Amino acid sequence: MPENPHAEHLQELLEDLNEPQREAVTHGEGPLLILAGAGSGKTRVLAHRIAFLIYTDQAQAGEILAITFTNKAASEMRERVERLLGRATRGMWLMTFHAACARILRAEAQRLGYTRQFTIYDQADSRRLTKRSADAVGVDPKRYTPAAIQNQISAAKNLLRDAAEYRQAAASPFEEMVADVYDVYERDLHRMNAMDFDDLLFRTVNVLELFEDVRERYASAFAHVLVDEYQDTNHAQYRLLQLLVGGGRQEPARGRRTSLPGHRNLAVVGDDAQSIYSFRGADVRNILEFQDDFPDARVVKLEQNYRSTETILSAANAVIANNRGGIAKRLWSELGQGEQIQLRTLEDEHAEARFVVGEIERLVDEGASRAEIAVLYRTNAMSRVIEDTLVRREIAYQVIGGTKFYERAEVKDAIAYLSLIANPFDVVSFTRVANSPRRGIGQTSLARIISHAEALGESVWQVAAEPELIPGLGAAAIKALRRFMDTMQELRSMTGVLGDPERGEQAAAPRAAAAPIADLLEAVLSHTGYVEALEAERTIEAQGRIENLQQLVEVGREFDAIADDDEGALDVFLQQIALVADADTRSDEEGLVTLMTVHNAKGLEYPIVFIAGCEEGVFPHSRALDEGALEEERRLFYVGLTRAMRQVYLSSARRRAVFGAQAYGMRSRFVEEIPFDLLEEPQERVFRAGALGAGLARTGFSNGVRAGVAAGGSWSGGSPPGRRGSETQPAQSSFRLGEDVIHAAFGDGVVTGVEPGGVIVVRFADDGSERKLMAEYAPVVRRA
DNA sequence: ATCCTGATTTTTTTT
DNA sequence: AAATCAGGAT
Repeated sequence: MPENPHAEHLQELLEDLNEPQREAVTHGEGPLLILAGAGSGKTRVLAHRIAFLIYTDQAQAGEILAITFTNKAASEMRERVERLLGRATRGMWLMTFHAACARILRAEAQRLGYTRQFTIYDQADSRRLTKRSADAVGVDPKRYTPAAIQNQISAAKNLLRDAAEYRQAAASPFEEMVADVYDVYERDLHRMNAMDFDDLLFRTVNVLELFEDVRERYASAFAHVLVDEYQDTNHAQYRLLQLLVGGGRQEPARGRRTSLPGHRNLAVVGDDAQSIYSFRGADVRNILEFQDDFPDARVVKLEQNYRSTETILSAANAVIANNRGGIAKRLWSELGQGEQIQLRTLEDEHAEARFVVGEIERLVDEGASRAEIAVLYRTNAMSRVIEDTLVRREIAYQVIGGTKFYERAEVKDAIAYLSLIANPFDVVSFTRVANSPRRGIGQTSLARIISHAEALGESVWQVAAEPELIPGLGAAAIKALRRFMDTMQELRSMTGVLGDPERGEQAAAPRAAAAPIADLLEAVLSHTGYVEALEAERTIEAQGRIENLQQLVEVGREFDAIADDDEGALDVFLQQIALVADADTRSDEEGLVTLMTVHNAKGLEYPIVFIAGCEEGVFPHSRALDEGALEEERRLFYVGLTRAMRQVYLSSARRRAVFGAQAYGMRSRFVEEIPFDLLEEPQERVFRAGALGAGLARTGFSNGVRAGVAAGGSWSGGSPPGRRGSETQPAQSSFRLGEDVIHAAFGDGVVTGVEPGGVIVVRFADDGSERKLMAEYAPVVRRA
């Protein structure tokens, strides 16, 4: 393209890319599948491709929709693109699926009977509403937890099944019950002018499917669509993309052709080996079947890894090889062998934490920066012990995930005030806020207000503003409510909204100058007496809460500074912060050690990575020991390993407190799947039967030594009676769920079931088969 | 309406 | 071990 005015830039853009990367970046129109192994530079490829499309005039900034997994990834991508282009990327839709949907819905949701001010309920809000709906339907909360019901509803929404369709497919009493709750839940959500996270996707799909003009508008607006982490998209997201770019698979089940016309300029990047969100509805098939959806797709594989040493990659490759299926790739690197992977088994989680922290101190002494170190774990609860130890040794750290800033009670309260001001139908926020701080509006009064609002079909706000009309409300409650609502009206007037807070009327109502968000927040916190009540507590905890609220005001101030206009600023602010994940608050500048779950680490890289809790029952998690879930756990472990650039530490504890009780777990099978010579473990704790495996440096859990134990035949010694329930039997006779065992013929396996009559179910690692065994007679022993 | 207490549950993973 | 919840006493 010599006549291209950007020729110079173009050449520079393509200069330092490898061949497949360049192929992906310069691909023209039509579908493109980039299979990008860990650390193969996929973010770079995406950023370069965006820049390429613009330099070659294949798209204007405003015609690009680029989807990332987190807001953080989106802003990093934006930065990179801006650096490549040398100018701002205004108008480019570079955000998460949820953020893009919220933006589309703000413009289009009126067609579905919502206002622009619709509230986004996070998972906790949604759970509360699920519980309310379940109560209303008369579900026995002892039998079914709201969480289980919520999961069902969420899964249904991810599959784009509404309540009616769900009911039709219901095949069990449980599902019938969920269908009832789903009905009520949906009705209430809509009444409250609110959406949950899943709705953002679902309702966007609805709008695009129901209104062809809307679909055409967005489909042609986004000339090129790019999606990162495509392996973690769910069906709703799949359908959304299909609606925007056309193409897609046939769904004969629905009896109609669902493949759509469109420009099909869709570039997706992903790695099936890193698919770790199936619990959230993600469907790996989306990436595996991309070529079925688009038979003419260009496929590019990125297999050169620029991140990790060969040792780390060999370990990761070996682990993932235990999964069946998947797209064959073999990561390689030119970074040399590097250090061996360090392996440690400690007494308990405290000893493990001391080891991790002690090693961090040593590394820092040797010149490493704290920011180069990440400690990963399977569940958020595991951060606590490590944090305690870090605090004691005065090492600066940050925790990503866990209790998030926006999930703290005081922050949610403050936001709920704003939500109610923006959306007078928001019952969940009203409930949250009406008696916080205490002002004498209790549960009973609250229930009366809400049911009256439901009976009249009016907003809670409207009904609460006229307390004397609410049947059954006592004089004290009327007075308290009037006081409360006077304050709220006053605050509401600060948003510049005049006229009645009625649905529909709002948008058309004349606006006075709206106060900045930060000012509004400060007014909320002082006029409602919220901060005052906290101050009165005079505790350190309350002081911390006040500080959190001040931080929230700062967030508001930052928003005010960059908000384009104040038209609907409050709505935008609320809908934006509803979608902020904790992963987005990660800081990479300061000298902080980073602690987070492996899930949260996806897409990140650190020179030094610790993976703590490498134990059966922890990682893989005990609730994920069946076949499909186990493979996902393995992929998760793979993700953990491949975060590391030059050094990996794997640690496990023999004993760990879980729910207050001590649990014993064997070392994770994933560790065992790493080839022997890539690992290093100090020799002080050589297995007792070490004589059998002379020269085997590792402890008794290595492949070699394990075989030695089996050959030694330690189960022969008086196999104890395996009858369950017999009090007199020796403790080691009954097998427990999740325990690792060794069978003389089938090798090692894990107990996946304990049945009456001394029968245990064991899944064997060798062939993945599951067998029922008589614990008493079968040649099985617990792996020591 | 609010506070207290004992029972029960929680820990996968998150936009 | 910690947090949440239901039920009952105040």
